[in-house]
Amino acid sequence: MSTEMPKAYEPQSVEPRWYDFWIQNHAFRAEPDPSDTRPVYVIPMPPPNVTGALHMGHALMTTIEDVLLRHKRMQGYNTLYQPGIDHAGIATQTVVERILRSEGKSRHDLGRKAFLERVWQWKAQSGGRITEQQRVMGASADWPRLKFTMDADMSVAVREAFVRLYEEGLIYRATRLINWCSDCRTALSDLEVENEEGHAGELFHFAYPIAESDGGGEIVVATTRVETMLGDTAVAVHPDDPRYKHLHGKMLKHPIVDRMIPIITDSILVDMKFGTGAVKVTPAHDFNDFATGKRHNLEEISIFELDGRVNANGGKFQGMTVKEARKAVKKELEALGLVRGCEAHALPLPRCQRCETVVEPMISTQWFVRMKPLAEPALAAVADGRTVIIPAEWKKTYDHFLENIQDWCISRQLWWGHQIPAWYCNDCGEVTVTRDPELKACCKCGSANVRQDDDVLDTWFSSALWPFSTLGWPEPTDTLKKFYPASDMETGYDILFFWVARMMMMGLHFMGEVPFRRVLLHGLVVDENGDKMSKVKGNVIDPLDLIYGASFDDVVKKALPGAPPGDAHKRFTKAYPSVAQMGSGFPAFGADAVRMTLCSYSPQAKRIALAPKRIEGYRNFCNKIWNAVRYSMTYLEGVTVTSTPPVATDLANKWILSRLAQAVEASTKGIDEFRLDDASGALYHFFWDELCSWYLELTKPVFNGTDEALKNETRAVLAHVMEAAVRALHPFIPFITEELWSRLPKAEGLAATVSLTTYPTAADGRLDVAAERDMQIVMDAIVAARTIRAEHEVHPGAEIPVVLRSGSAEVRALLQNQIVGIRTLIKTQGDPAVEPAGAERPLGSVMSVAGPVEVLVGLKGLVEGKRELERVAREIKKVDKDIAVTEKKLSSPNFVDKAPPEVVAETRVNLENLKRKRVQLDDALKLADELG
RNA sequence: GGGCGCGUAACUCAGUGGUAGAGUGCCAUCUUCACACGGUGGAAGUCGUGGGUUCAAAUCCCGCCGCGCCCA
Repeated sequence: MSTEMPKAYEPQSVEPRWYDFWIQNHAFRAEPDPSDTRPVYVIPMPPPNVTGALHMGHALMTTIEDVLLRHKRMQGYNTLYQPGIDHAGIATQTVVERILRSEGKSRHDLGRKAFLERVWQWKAQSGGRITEQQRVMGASADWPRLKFTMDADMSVAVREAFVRLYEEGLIYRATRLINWCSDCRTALSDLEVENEEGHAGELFHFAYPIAESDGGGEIVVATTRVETMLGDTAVAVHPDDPRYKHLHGKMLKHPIVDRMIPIITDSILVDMKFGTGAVKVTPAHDFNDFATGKRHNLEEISIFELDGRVNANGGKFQGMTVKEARKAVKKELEALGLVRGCEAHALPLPRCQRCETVVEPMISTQWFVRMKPLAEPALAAVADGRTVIIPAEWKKTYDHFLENIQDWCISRQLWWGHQIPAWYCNDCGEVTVTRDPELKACCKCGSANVRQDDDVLDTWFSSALWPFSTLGWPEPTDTLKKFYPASDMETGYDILFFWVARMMMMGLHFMGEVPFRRVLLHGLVVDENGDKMSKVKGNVIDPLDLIYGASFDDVVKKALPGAPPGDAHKRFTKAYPSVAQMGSGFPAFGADAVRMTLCSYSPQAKRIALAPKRIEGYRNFCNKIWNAVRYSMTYLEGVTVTSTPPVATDLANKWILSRLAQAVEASTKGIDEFRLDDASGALYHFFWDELCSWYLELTKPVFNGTDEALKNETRAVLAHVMEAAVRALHPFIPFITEELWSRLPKAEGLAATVSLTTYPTAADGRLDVAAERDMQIVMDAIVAARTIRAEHEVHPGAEIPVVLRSGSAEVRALLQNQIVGIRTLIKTQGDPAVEPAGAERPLGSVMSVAGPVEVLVGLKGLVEGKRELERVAREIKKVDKDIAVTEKKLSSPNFVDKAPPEVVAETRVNLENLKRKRVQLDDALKLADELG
């Protein structure tokens, strides 16, 4: 490895080098050996979809989880980051079917067996590429443990879970109204249906003729779905509605199909104020109507085929799509003279989460999981704190979901997935549910003439078992014993129901213990305007483009495929106003910069509005670290570093060690509390604003000076602090820190990689309150002098005469002691004189007040007095305002009597300081006058 | 209809009772021997709005306006 460090940090020449190094050093390996006594820390990775490519959501998840893992690993935990891939039933089947279609074939042409072979073949070629991309992000997963939810051992777990739940009566088969996607041709669970709010529909009014035998006449109903009237089996009115009291129990003649239907009264279904107050009831195609039908023993007449077209029950409308049927039925009613009006009406439209097809409620025989008995323990586990949800506000949502949970429809009419382990006997009709992947004989009559249920299980069924199926369950393996339950489950809040709640239920049921101690939920990555990233909006950013760099031409080509480049550009810059300042493309920011950026957002924000400009800021931070080490290295030749901080006598050295202690404590606290923004922010601030801006600047006069003892002490402290800071940053930015750590001097006998060394603690620094206070005085004095320089536009190279005054002998001693640093950082003409307060001020200087120090800067001849008068006047205005506010507060008896004494005392001290400053500012005003 | 949340500097966001913070952007200035992916300094906010509680409210409570999400 070259020891030369380029002037600017180049992530592309550093990052690719380290991943293999970590793998070679087995840095990410979890140890299942029972004799290993280390505490355990486990995060099961939410398995990405096998069809997917890395998007910002994955980048966020991978980053957060990896920071948590690396931190705990460095703290000495036996860590397991369990990686995986999800088989994504519908999505994957759709992808492969699309390929077949391009070959002019359908899955039915191939048959089930050949089709599944084809899916596996596709998976081997192009599935799961995302794990490679997660490595680019730095994910420290134990890759040899990678699980795919369709792996053979996962199937064993799925069958075991299914059979047990069936035997316990928690899985059953029933004919129910379910959500049907006619495009995917499968049943869906409630969660897979997304309601489009406020869809512009219409409320259509038409009349049902009353049977002649019941007196004739008509009753007008209002509906948003006219076509379903073909399946109507009643009309309902509210029992208390005076308009319809005389019609209770009367029969209606269905105007299109040959059927008599009753008028029923139902106070649950009917809202008197809505529409006409009379509601058509279609039990086979509406959930509310279905329930009504059950209450009144109504016939359920299904009018649709599984492909969404009208069936034979629809008479002459048979074969029409929903849309066609709606039009035709309206026309027919028109012809019959039964139309009674139509008004615009916004309604929610249920759509398939996958393909956005409008979902149709259909009567169908499916497998269900009885959820209530499973939900109760899951509720209790969070209620009593066995599992903690962070941020805590999600607990309510979790509770609400589980308290109102419906049975879970788990069968899917797909080929790709875990086939339901239920067999039907063709001879006696018995259902056999078995762990045996190949049932030989019916459990009742022994016939070999059996066939397996065609359907597969909801993908989320296998995902629900993830925290233990990946560890060997149902076998009681060492791995399972060691790594269950997991420590943290970290994922997006959008799958709290889909996944987290179901894992809680299954984990408690099968393992008798919660699947994880904490649930950490992060927000959704959205564009700068807060809009969800989508191909339709053209605002998708590929994390790899941020890492490797990409021209905007290429970026927008991906964001809005197939669109004219101009349009795509326009949309993209609208979504990300900050890219207007970024030239012609993203530079290679590197994975570290992307990670650090993602960590800088508060996890409790529901939306993480990604601003590319912000990534640039963290790329710059990486460059800053790089150069800070580059600078330090020139002074660190031959320095011996030990695990304990060196003894420091010099103020700056004591100060930086104290700041280090605080920074690493803040970092650890932030990570532990899932506040990575606080943690990363504390280190960012420490490294840039304290270590670089002050400490490194203060080392310059030392290293250029002649005090060898001080040089040695400073070298030792610099080496120590740099090394510790790099370690502290490693979980956030693993690549650059590994590179720099490999170059820095460090203690003997450490692991080869920083990822296996210890995370710094407060003991790596040394808390020193006095040093912090003293340093603050020095820094304030320096800033005051610099402000004067800058305000008067004194050339940065010019040396100016400065006098420092203080009424405190202690402060004077401090200033005298730090005079070299002060001289260098202010750039004074010789050493500033340190004098007691009250002496006569030299003619032609200006004064600034910095706490206990008066800073006098000789500017005669360099500036105009007018300018200084303005500056001082501004300060006076500010101080006067503060004094007024403070005095008013203190003059209020309410405040003095009722506020806590320490607050009152503090306010009094504050006022005294302000008044003293005011007097000094008057002096400053006089001095400014002398400048002429 | 029910629930959750948001509205703080030009932008993106922190900040749960004691006279407002960060990053980016902006202004001025400087290529000073780690870094112009930089240094130094500066300007910038009636904390959506109207009430209430409190000695004290961005912060707690209520109403209103605007926005988002989830559930039905």
